[in-house]
Amino acid sequence: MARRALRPPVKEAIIDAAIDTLARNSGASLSEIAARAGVGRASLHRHFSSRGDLVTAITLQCMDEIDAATDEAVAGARTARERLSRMLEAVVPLGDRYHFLAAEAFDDATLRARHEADLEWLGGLVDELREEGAMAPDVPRGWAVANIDAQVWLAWSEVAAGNLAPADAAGLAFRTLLQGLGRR
Amino acid sequence: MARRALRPPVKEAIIDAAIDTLARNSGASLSEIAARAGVGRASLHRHFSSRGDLVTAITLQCMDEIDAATDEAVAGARTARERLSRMLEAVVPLGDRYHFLAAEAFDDATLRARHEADLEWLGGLVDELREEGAMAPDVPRGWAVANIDAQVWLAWSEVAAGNLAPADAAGLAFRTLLQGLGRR
DNA sequence: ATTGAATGAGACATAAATGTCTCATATACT
DNA sequence: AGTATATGAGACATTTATGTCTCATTCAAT
Repeated sequence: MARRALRPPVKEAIIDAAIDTLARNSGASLSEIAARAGVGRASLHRHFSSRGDLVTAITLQCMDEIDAATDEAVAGARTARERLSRMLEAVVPLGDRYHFLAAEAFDDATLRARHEADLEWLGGLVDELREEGAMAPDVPRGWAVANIDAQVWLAWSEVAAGNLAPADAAGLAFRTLLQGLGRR
Repeated sequence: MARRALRPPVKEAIIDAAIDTLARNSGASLSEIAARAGVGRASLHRHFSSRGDLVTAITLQCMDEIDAATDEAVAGARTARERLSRMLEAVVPLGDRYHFLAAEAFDDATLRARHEADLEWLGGLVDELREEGAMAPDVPRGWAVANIDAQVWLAWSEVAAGNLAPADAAGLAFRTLLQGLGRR
């Protein structure tokens, strides 16, 4: 039988608060984060020995959530083109929570490796898009990967800035990726 | 007759050092910047009363240089398409010096206004591209502007990461902007 | 040579964030 | 009820960056 968590799950509350706070100000202090979590600063240090520990933890958490959302969205897709579309639809809306990742340096080796793995997944998608004829073979693979990544962040940024309707963002990114801004 | 500057132009040296240093680490201390400029920390404060002053100054300087490079590159172009291409060729290589701008928040009102003006210039370019038929009219203007901006930074980043030959970067960005990554 | 301005080195005070520690209290488990 | 654990509040020392100040020195102009 599962043990009921009567005590609030402090560690997760801190992680959530850290994600929220750092998304708005990547230089926010631990006091701010603890306050937003409704937790004493000392308790924060009980769960994360240092600021670096906390940042590493929330980065991993974000990567997990993004990967999970991607996996679920992509599950039933039959073409790579459809996988790209669904991935964008799933990930772009997560931007408000994870946009702070764009500013992180990945000083931790584990994080760097994980990020590499995520980029490699995108690389595989690019390979499939090429095989399907949906992507030009003369465009460098790394360039395509970097562009997909960039469109995700850009689409969310424009939504956050109020320049773009949330419902349009992912579709626009998809169209821009495959066809650019030119006339069809 | 112009007065010869026998004394080294300290202020400019500080600005250059600040640009170089902050490009690599946006949180670098004033000590680091002063040291790189070959100048005492006290002298730095003689020219820039606070860190914010310095950041504002170098941001303006960068904007000036980028605008100057753009104006010169675009001068003889006859079509908007050609202006876009030349702008990219001129600005992308400047990334190693000005990439830190991407992380700045433009807390200063003057800087915000200036940035707005630069985006408006891009907006005008987008309008012209539409009139020429080089850009689809159903793509939101703001989205097009944001994409041009993003491609500049992305192209330079890929060059800096060693994933892209400097000579290819601007052309690839141009092609991606107008045609995307798809087959033609 | 003299004068005045700018500089370098460094002391100094201040502020803020961080990490550690203690102690009283609240909560969950037995 | 009794016990062990986790927490909140806050004190504390440490570190780091910042901004100000002084003073001797260097350099340019006269």
